[in-house]
Amino acid sequence: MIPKPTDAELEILQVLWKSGSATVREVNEALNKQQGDDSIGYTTTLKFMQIMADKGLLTRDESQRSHIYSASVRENDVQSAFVSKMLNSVFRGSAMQLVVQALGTSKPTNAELKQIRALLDEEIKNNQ
Amino acid sequence: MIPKPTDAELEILQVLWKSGSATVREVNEALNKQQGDDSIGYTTTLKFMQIMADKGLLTRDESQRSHIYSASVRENDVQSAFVSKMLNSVFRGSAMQLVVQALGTSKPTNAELKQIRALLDEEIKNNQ
DNA sequence: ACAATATTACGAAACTATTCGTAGAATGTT
DNA sequence: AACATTCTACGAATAGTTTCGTAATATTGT
Repeated sequence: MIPKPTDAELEILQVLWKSGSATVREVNEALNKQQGDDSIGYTTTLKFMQIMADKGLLTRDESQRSHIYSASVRENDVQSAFVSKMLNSVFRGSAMQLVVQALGTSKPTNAELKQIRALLDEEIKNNQ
Repeated sequence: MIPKPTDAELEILQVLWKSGSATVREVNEALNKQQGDDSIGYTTTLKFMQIMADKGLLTRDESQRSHIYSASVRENDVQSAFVSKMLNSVFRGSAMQLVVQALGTSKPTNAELKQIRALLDEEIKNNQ
């Protein structure tokens, strides 16, 4: 069972999903680059990554002094877990309502909308 | 600004969105009806609803001894807030990815899929 | 009127999430 | 070798979430 990542953990996972693997320092710098307002201390990032390794969210290679971390959960699985939780807790299980909100909240371009429609058409075809 | 409800608060909001308004006892019984395994104490529910009233998530009518509560935030607004947060924290801003996951996680019926497609078509038309 | 019951208010315990300081070990510099 | 820097490990402070016990007050039943 995948432990549900917290907000801070998600930010670290984002970095590692993008880069594949990284040291604590690299992750810390990536986090501070995007959010320049209040910077995150090095040991804060370290602590999180240690906790996440304990939880099984990350694995690490300790053969070098600077441990090298990588995500041990797939982005897709985490996304799926969050979606199903939110479906129950916020949308009463209605995927349609979730889709409506997703389309309303972020204004997708026509190209994206058509991409989604193509996906729907395929889904409908497969269902028949 | 809407304070983001916690998990426990969301469950209470669900009940009130459905019923319109209710007493603490009614909400507590509704919560315990759906989740029969480990029941929630009456004072637990009471405490939450008091906190939520303080935060501005609920309003209450105190003219009777049993106070009558109702939601002071709209379901739609809360859904929208959760979607935009999740878009950033889990989907890197890609609404399309969120839609894909939503369709993959819950298996919608063909009727629902067609409903979504109709919605898309309208959206596309309006965008042009 | 008295006892039983229901309701609110208050406070606090237990747990989780977030943040960082300090110590000690390993590595690099002069 | 001595010093400075970098890294991990550990512990702890703070804040937020969840849960309930107890006390005080109001209502109901006998």
